[in-house]
Amino acid sequence: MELLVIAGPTACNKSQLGIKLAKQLNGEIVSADSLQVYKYMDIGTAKVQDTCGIPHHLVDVIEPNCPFSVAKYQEMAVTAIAHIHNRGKLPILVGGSGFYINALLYKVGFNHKSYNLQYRNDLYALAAKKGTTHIFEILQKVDPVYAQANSHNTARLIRGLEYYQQTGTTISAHNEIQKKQPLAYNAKVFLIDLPREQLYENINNRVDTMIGQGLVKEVEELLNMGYNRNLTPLGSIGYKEIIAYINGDITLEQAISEIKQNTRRFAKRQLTWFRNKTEGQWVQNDANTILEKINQC
RNA sequence: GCCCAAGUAGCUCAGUUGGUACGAGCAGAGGACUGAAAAUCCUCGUGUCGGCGGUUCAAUUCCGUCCUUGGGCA
Repeated sequence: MELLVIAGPTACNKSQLGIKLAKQLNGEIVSADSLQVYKYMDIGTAKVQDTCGIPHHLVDVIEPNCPFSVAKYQEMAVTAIAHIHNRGKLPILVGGSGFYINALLYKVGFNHKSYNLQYRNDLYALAAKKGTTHIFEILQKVDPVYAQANSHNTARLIRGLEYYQQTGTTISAHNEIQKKQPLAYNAKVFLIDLPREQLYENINNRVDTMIGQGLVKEVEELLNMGYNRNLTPLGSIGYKEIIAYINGDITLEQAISEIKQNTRRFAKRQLTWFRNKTEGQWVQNDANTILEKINQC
């Protein structure tokens, strides 16, 4: 086994499990979390406070205003894993960002030519002016498959156009190929499952804890540093609602209940992803069960 | 105790001038996703129309009664 993967929805206590396993297996943690990569965003992203001496990689690696992407994550994670191997230790990938996990596990190919932030932003401006339908019609002419599948999804339509403009080929064709990639590592993948009711209770409690730990203050500090709501990370769950509260748009109570609800919905989307896109064994959050299953194979 | 109003989908409520609800919003569920993913987008609503009687060919809709809830008078 070259890689152990612990994936699951938010608030299923993956982080603690990862640390336990790392201690048992002489491992180091590689985070698979699209927001814990950002500095200064600690409470709202539920970073582990006490790492118990276990190295954690890909946490706190970039500034909140730095553009990030799956492709960058993939590169950094591949490197981190190689370094851990060199140290003779086991990399343990822990996180809930399904897209990131799959990009790494299946070594999804990202065509670097296909990326053009400037062009993308131009298209967003165009969409704002002429509407999503307009973008749809343009893409329909070059990549009808992708256009149809995402007819109301502005972000995807734009990405489809960006891809075509940059490479001269369609993103739908590219995706077909990338979907069929084999596992890139000799990995054991465990997906954490827990009853929906329990999951939702964990989420609700965790949000209350975050507030108690000073989430509002954390957001205020980010704003004071000059970061704003338009940055991707500050538009994420927990941050956007608190910003709305700070701006006086909603009460703190409303913000809290919206964070809870948005997090519950997010967890549901994560489960959908893992269920349908990530191959692995579903297990309860229990280190011993996982250790047994590892030894069985 | 009396008077008034309300009891319809998990919640808040539409609606049927009597012919077995085009129900809506919210909540919730399922799905998509391949360089912004904690983002972005798609799909999904039959429920003893409070209980029991009566009138009627037919009642959730009319009448009676009972129960529950809210408000008012004593």
